Amino acid sequence: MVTIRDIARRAGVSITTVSRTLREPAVVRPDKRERVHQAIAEMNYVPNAIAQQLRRPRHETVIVIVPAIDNPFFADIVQNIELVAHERGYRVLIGETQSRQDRLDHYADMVTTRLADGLILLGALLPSQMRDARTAGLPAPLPLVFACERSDSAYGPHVVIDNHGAARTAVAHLIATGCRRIATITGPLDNLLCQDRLAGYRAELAAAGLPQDPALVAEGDFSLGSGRAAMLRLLAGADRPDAVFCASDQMAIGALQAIAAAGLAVPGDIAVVGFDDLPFGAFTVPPLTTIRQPTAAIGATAMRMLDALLHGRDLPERTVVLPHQLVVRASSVAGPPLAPDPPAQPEPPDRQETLA
Amino acid sequence: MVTIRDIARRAGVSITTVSRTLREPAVVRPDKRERVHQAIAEMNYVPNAIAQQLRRPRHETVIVIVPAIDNPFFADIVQNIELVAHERGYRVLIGETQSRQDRLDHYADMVTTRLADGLILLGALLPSQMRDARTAGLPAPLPLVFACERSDSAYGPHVVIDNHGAARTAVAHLIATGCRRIATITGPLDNLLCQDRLAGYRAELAAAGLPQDPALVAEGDFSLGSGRAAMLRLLAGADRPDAVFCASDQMAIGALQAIAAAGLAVPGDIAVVGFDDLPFGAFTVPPLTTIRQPTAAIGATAMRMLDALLHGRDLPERTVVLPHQLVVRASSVAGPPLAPDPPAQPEPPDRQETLA
DNA sequence: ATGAAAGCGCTAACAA
DNA sequence: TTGTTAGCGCTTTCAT
Repeated sequence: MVTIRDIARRAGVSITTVSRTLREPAVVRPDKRERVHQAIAEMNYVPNAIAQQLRRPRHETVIVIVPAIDNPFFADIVQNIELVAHERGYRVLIGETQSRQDRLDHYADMVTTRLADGLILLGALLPSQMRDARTAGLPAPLPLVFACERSDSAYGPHVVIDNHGAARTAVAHLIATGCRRIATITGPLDNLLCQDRLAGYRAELAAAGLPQDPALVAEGDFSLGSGRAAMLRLLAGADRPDAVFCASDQMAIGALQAIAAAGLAVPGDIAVVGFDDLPFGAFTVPPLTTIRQPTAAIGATAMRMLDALLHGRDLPERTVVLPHQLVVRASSVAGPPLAPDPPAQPEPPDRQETLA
Repeated sequence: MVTIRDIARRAGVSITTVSRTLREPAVVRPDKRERVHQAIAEMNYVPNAIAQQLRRPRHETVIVIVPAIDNPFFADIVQNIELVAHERGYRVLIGETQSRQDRLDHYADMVTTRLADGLILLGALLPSQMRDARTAGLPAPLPLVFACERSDSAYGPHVVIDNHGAARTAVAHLIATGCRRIATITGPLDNLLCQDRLAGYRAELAAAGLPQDPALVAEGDFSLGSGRAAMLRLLAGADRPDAVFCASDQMAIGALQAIAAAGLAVPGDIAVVGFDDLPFGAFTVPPLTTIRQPTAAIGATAMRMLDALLHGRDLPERTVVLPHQLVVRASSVAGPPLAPDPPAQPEPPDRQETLA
């Protein structure tokens, strides 16, 4: 391995000059600088980043944790995290956990052991060390921010949407189109966010004076297959629903297929509303009405928050709530959807400033 | 920051003993070991991985490069890379490039600068340093393996499928079901893999004695939207196709929607075959006939190859070709698809042994 | 079984 | 502007 010392020898300068040539070239006399560059080229020298890091306080590296890389909902968030991260000189690495504690802990350890600076969690699973520290009453042992999953906010800043409100919006829309027997396919109910959506569904039914029927609630796990299975269960009931609100687009797509397989029409027999606004949702037959999550803003805001955290600018356990949006397509209203999808909402400008 | 020295002082031992307690506990006398552990716990000591790495030859870390994290095709490959990687003690980090050279180079630099050990490329883009080295006639400057995208095999080992043959399989299936005017929606044609699939399509038409019509070839970019747009173009032609072979499931899903929007039936008016076997493909209406790529085997094999490479076991520029599989669903044959999807094919056992 | 000491490759005072 | 030197936190001989 060729080291800085080899270059120094070859160029006939000190190792300091080599180091400076790489770091503050302006300070080095052009002829020496030239010789150093030449030696580097000739010997094919690449500085050892590990050794560099040993002397640096930070790495400008963040890790984004996704529970499952095959869930397309996270993709756009990640891409927007990257946008802001690169803008600010961070490198971003993605880690997939499959919702397993050991995997998450492994990535979290990279931060504690100084291989990376901070974490953005797209998922509610908490690093063990974080949990341990909090139960011991200690301060947060690592900088992290939660994006789009709720958890105890004592653990770190959150950026979320109003899941309760969004569910109400979706159900209100179904009621407005004339549906009266509205079912819901929930996500895993040990998940706070799913509980919120279910509660919103119930609240809106209650507000509209519609009866609650436990037979109209089916639990899924966010996946395509679980959506289909849940819909099949709902269809098997004695009194068929005339609409279904799904807590994810993936489950809604599964439901769409189950309904088609039963020979029923969407939205004629059953209207369907999803949640997330996945790209695929615009391409189902019929296209899917859904709640659009502000993925771009979620990602950008989360990264800004982490940046602030890493610079010691304290975000006092702050929770940012971003606006959602109902996107109406043909799965909930009859007739061809003539208007194109609404544009994504611009980010609230005040956030931009606060966290710039 | 608490260092190994602090622990040594607190425990009344040398730093060597602390280090050994962590690395080879068996060699340390139990009482001292105990004192060290206690000091560690009391002072909340976490070894600095950067400093550790400085003295270690390897990191047991690999980076998987995906062109776009929102392309679900890569998800299963990545998950299987992780499976084998963890089994063998590697940590895996994912980097997204958006097909941009600078981003790829950034991740590749992590290997040259010794922050990671090797790269698995899910995409054909080549690290600049690799290209430079090869044009200069130098050996590969970093350990990498290509998974599922073809490129000049001089750059490193490949694991691929027979794209030409797979396209022929797909088209042969359409011909067998009675289609005669078969269109194709290709991926970006600067991509070798897409050229292979197009060539396979042409070869099979030729073999069947069917005429080639340039009006039946439309180029897309793998995305949902490009599939819809391409299908619209094909439908606008004077003589409508009775089938379309799409070079990705995403484009096939787009095509499905365009066909439905035109008021045509699948497969009655137009049969559709995709490529990849995305989970979503089983959930379209009708479910999508497709070519299943052996994603599990691709991921596992790629990781095994990289592992071999990192252990200096030379894979002499080797190319592994894995088998694909036609999955017939209702988008290409009338009548309900009664049989469930075929199980994924087991990996060819010889590979397992060769690379174990 | 233990510890002293010599680095790993680099950066950053400090001196010149 | 340049070079000398003292570490960064850790692992690993080599004595003891």
